[in-house]
Amino acid sequence: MRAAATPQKRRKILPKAQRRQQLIEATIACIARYGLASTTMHMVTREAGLSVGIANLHFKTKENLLRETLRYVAEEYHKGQIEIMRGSEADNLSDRLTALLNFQLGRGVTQRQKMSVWFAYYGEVGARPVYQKIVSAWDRAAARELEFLFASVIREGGYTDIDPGELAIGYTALIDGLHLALLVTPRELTKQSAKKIGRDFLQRAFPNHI
Amino acid sequence: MRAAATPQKRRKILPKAQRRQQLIEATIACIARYGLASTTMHMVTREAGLSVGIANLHFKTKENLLRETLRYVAEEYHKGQIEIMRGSEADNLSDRLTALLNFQLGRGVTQRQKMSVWFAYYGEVGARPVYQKIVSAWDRAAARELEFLFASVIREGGYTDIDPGELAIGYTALIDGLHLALLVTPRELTKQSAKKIGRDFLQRAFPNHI
DNA sequence: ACCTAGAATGAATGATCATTCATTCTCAAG
DNA sequence: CTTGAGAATGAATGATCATTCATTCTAGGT
Repeated sequence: MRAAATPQKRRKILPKAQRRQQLIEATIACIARYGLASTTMHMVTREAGLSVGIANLHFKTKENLLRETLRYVAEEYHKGQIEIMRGSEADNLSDRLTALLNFQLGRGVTQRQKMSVWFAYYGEVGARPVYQKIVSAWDRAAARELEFLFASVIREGGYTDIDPGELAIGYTALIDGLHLALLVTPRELTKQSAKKIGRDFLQRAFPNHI
Repeated sequence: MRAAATPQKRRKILPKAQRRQQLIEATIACIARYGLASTTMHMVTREAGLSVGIANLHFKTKENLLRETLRYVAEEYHKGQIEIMRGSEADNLSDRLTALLNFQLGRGVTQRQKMSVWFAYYGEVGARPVYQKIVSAWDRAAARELEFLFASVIREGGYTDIDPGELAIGYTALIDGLHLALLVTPRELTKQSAKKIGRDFLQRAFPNHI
């Protein structure tokens, strides 16, 4: 006799790419909720509404799934940043700086879920060279782009005594630190304040632009 | 018959406090080397040169050991900071700012081992409220002290338009972000550069003091 | 309507790990 | 020297987890 009222979920077949995406998103949700350390394959596949075996089918190992998830998150964040920094020929430099700040401290990026995942991986970077490689590759690309943007601003504003490379590292560090503060001590810092602090940093460096 | 040449390590009995300390230090070493996720009790006790059961004897559970380790690391860092910020009556504010920077980006704190541990715990904060509580308690204390120091500097220098609280959060974020950069992309940033970036931040805020 | 490549399932397997506790050992007090 | 309180040990236990694979099911092609 069949179990009484269970609606008997029908098995659905989808293209590989779609299932992979689905599993990566489930992984993000689990890491945010349970932490990287205690996220299990069962949790991930249950979150995705699929069976355990599916993970092996699409990612071979857990290590692989975690690596691909990091790759996805890193790409999403850094591509968004880079796109804004390049901007369109039309918009001026001040607007680009403001847009960048709004993106980096805006709704999308500062979701608790996203920040949890970021720092979960950062925490393992010391022990897993692979993670370090993935993150630092994207970091380098974004750093170059930011340095270029700052150099343009410096040229336009005639600022002296500013090294665009150093300022870019400082600004990036500030943003990362603000993300950390929003994650760890959300009661002490609102997103509004965080934005103001970021803006003040830029203003002290580029007083004519902000 | 006894195993041939094993030098038969003699069992040593020590006071509780000393063993606890020894285990906490072993935990730090393991987290830095293998990551928080894959650190096991066997690794920790082997690192300490003791038997497995010892961990249970002194900390009851693994969760307890991890919590106490975080407490130890957080206390060490923040107490050091606070001590410098308070300083002695004698030394002036500029020196205090410089000393703080040198501590925060100096040899002791920026060891790969220490930074790994910090971020390993930050990564789990989203999932473990206990960690958040421990860290944010210390963070609040340090933030208050830094705000007070900055307020003194602002008064002494007659700076206008600076909110000491906001600047303190910004400076702390910058330092945390620099630690992260030193951990994740050490090839892109030397400790020297990091110090210069920190100094530049303070200089733009307090031009008469730095 | 029928077939079949291969997508999806999930019970079973074996490995790893935290925790327990009966036993052994140490050393300070008498 | 003797002794016992309690520190330290590590084999054993049971729980958890990643991974496997024989089987079932789906859907596009004929």
